[in-house]
Amino acid sequence: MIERFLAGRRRGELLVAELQALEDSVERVDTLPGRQTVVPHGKVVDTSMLLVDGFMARYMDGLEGERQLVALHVPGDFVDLHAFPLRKLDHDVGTMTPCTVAVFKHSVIEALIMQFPNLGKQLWFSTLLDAAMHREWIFRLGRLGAAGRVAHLLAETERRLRMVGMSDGKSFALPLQQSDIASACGITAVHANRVLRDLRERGIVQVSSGTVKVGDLKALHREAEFDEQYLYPSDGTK
Amino acid sequence: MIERFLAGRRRGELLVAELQALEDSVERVDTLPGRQTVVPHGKVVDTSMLLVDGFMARYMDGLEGERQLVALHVPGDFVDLHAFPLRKLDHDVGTMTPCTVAVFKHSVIEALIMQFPNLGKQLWFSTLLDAAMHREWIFRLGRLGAAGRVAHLLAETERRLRMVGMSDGKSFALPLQQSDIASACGITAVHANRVLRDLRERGIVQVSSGTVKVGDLKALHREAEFDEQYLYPSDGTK
DNA sequence: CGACAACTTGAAGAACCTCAACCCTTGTGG
DNA sequence: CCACAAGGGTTGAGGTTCTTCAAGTTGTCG
Repeated sequence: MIERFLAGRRRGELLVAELQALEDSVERVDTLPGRQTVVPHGKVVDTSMLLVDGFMARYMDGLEGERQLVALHVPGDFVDLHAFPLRKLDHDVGTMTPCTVAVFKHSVIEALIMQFPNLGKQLWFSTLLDAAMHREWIFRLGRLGAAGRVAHLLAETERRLRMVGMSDGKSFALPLQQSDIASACGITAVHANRVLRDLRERGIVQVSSGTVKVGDLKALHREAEFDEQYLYPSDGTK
Repeated sequence: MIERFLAGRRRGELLVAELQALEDSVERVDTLPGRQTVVPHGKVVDTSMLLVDGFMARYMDGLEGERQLVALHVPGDFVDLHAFPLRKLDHDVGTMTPCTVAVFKHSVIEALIMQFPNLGKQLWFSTLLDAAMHREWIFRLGRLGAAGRVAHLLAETERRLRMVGMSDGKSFALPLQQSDIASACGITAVHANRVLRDLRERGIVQVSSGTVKVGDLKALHREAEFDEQYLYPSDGTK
């Protein structure tokens, strides 16, 4: 069940024994309904979740309720691992679709790390990868126009799903509404709609009813100023 | 020299022995000229730097050279600690002013962590705090207008400088040009200028020649939708 | 004093938002 | 099987925010 644990997130090797120990440490497996907040910000938590199936997101709301997504999570991601050292979150975590998650108690993770220092390093890696994605989002929001932002979100998501075998580069499932895409890109839902129409008419991507069909991946990357090396460099870090 | 190490970043206690061990592990102390890139993205590095004095920043450049700051660093910050596990950076690190940095070899950090597991956890904490700031920047760029973004940057910086004794809440040194503020806020330098004038005319903050005079901190926080609890919650995590 | 960089201001246009309508699909109850 | 309600998607018109371009002004350092 956790086979693909960190599949898109590993750096260096994870020993069979370590993976097994992790699997044995699962406190319980939960099924969560879609579209609801699972961990509210500020709440002290003593568990963290590995997303096994479904899509989740992390977000912050402004004073008038305008929502900004700060991360999108795909299967294989640890959703709130940083809550382990920090104990409480500065943002909300919620489901976009019905989800299956493996729950780990922080006390058990602590013991695991003592026993397998390398595993602790892998977990740290995972949070650093999240930080790298955060930086890419900052760049996206700060320097790209609406079309570039949407293209970037799609390109990044395609890349990550490909790492866990959920995209073949031609099409993939993305169960987000246009208003979710807008929330991630810092634009309004109306404008997201216009941008998506534009990308469709230009033959770059076709986004509809939870499915993304990629017409021209190169053009998508160009539109997004997306670097192929980002997240998964082919050399050096192994 | 490293007394204020992690002063604004600590969670839990750092033992005297641990702090001493860290101090003893400094490979060398460098003085860097202002306004230059110190670590270019993609370069494999085997050291990390603790900023002792001066201001540094991390940034990414777009295709046409438009720069987006992704983080601003103040004394006490580890500037590129995440390069320790990742080995190379996805962005550039540079100085805003002449700086003094303490340099640590990754191999030495590795040994340190083995000897003092708690120190490893503290270092992990530090990178998680960076990630929390990244998220705040995402929110800032995604959901605030130009005035709110600038106000947020100033509020956040004031908060962080206060933690290391470099601000009294009334005024503080911020050796940034208007174009730097613009780079951090995803706006043009021209617009940054207009926004600063507006904030000045409304008596909120006065930014000039490297100094920020805070006229009305409450109003600044309101403008920025800034949460006082952010970064340094007063309960729970200690 | 002269040169250069940062800062400042104005005017025109592009990008995005707001508001308001309408369409289309899906599910539900009669 | 149809009627209708509800939510998401789509489109238009007009306004606001921010950018771009261009021209000063100020400040600093040789």
